[in-house]
Amino acid sequence: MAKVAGVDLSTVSRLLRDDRAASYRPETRARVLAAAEQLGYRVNAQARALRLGRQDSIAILVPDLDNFGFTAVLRGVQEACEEAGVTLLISEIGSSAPERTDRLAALAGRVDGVLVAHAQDTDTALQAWLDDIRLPSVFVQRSIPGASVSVLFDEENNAAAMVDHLVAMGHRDIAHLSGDLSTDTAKRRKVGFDSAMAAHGLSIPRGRRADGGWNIEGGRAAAEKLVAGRKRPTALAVDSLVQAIGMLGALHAKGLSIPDDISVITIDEHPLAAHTTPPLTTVYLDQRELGRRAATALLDWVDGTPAQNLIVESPSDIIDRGSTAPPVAQ
Amino acid sequence: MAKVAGVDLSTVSRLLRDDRAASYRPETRARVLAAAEQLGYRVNAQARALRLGRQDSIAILVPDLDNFGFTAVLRGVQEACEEAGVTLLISEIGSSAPERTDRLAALAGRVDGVLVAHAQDTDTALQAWLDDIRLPSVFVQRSIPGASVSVLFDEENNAAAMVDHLVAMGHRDIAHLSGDLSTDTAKRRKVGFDSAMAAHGLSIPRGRRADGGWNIEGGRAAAEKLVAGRKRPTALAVDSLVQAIGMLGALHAKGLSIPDDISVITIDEHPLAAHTTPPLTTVYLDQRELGRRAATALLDWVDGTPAQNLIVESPSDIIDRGSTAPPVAQ
DNA sequence: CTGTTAGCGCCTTCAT
DNA sequence: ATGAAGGCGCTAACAG
Repeated sequence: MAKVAGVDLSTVSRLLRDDRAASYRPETRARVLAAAEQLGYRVNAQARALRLGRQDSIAILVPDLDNFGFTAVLRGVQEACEEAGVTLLISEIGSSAPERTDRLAALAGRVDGVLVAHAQDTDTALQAWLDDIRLPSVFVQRSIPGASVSVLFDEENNAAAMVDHLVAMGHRDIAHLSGDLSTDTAKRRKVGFDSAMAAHGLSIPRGRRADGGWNIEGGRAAAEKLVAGRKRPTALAVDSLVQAIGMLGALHAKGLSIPDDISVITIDEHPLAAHTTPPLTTVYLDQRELGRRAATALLDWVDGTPAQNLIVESPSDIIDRGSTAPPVAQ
Repeated sequence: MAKVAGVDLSTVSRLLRDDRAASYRPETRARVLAAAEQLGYRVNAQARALRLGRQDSIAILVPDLDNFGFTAVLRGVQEACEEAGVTLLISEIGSSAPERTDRLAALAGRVDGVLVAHAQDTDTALQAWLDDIRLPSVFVQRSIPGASVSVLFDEENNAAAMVDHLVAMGHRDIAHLSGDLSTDTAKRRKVGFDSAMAAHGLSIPRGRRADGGWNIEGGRAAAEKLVAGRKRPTALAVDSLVQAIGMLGALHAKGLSIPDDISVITIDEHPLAAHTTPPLTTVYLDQRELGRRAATALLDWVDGTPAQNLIVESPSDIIDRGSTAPPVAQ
């Protein structure tokens, strides 16, 4: 490359990087540019990273790609990275421990920091690994004990918004189909649900809560449990859209019509919510903004500014698509 | 590291890489291992890549992460990479041209090859870029003119399977809700649909096909169009699950009941198909295997064996979940 | 069995 | 305005 242009390689390096402190003879510039064009030259990212000690890239660990509850966060992260000129690598976190460790190790050398979008409290291996690599890491919409930094929603608020909406419609017997209670997100929503119920003077009898594990099948099984008794709740608050899909399957299979027989509300995580049968009334969540903020926090950290824990304000507005209605006597 | 262990760095390198051709004094091995443990040492992937001229990593370009029609392929790719000890980087391909070019350029330096899981025929920029970087690239379940290598299903077969099933049930007036007809996948399915209809002696009157663009909204709009006329088709064959979601929304909004008023069948792309209302009868697709094969082909190519175009056999079995029934007179 | 050496491609002083 | 030289961390000959 340098040879073709007939200049020193350091000149090429400076020129191509558009080094502001330097200036060049028009002829030199032209020669270098022409040579680069002709050779289809592009800098070697590895060599650059080695020299600079910086990758200009971050990774985000996601639970599994089947799970579409997370895509809006990814969009926000992607945008923030784009704007910062940083490459985003998305990686499934993997379920088995050894598989996970290997994958993480391979990733660690390729990025300047990592966003974690999934973790159970019990996931000590992940925590250990993060401690070990000493790479900046930020947890997104989920956290674990001892987590470095996390960027979260006010999940208590979000759960409370479901309760408030249902109570305003006249419901008093409300069941909670929660997310995986070994995750802090679900725990915080549980607290929010309970407090909101209490604030309305309502109790939560036994059998009115089931853990739906953040996935379709879990949502289905939990819903079946919740409506199995003689006296059904008049409404269901579901922690995530993915689980709500399973819930819908269960209710339809049981011949229940929504919202006539039972009202349902969930948290908004995907455009899909507008296209289920029936479309779902949801609590709006600005996941995209959450993703942006988390990515920005991580990127700042990489640049030297330590990140802070952050709660992203989200309006908790209700998007009413008609899956809730006042209760009818059974 | 080498200093702490009191040995030469080349010894460390060999030993840690578990070089089979070499053997070591027990004491040396112990010292190196201890030092590595103590220091939390891990090899610098960049330096390694620079030295070896190999990244041990490939990328897959996906359309957008909202789209869950593709996750099973990813799973297969991920598995194959895992087995080969290669890191998989997933990246959204990006919609705007400049954004896309930048992202691709950044990616190019970090991988040994790239899998492409989305492309429209009109996407000449992508093609140009692929030609430009001279990196092994394999198209997955989709191809474009001039594509290097592609790993595909027999899509004509898949579309024909939908027709055959519907005709076997007694349908003769079948509409085709196709995928984005600027993609070769949709084109091939269209051919398969038409041939199968012809083979059954059936024609496809005007108004019995609509392009649903591979997304929910497109599926919805296309379905509305297809059932708008005075005389509805008795069955709908839908090219993808994502579109089928939109289709369900449209049919329900129109008050049509499935399969009583109209039968629907689609191609199986996600566990979601079992949980829609009603659950969808589908043509089984082994996307996971497709992903494995594509990844394997790419990895072989990276290792020097040029890849070949490949059609992955898929049984085209029908998974009957009850969304089709014999037609009733309107 | 282990040390020495060269060089992967790049960026950054330091000269000129 | 541009060239010269060192070194980022690693691996692969080649010595010994």
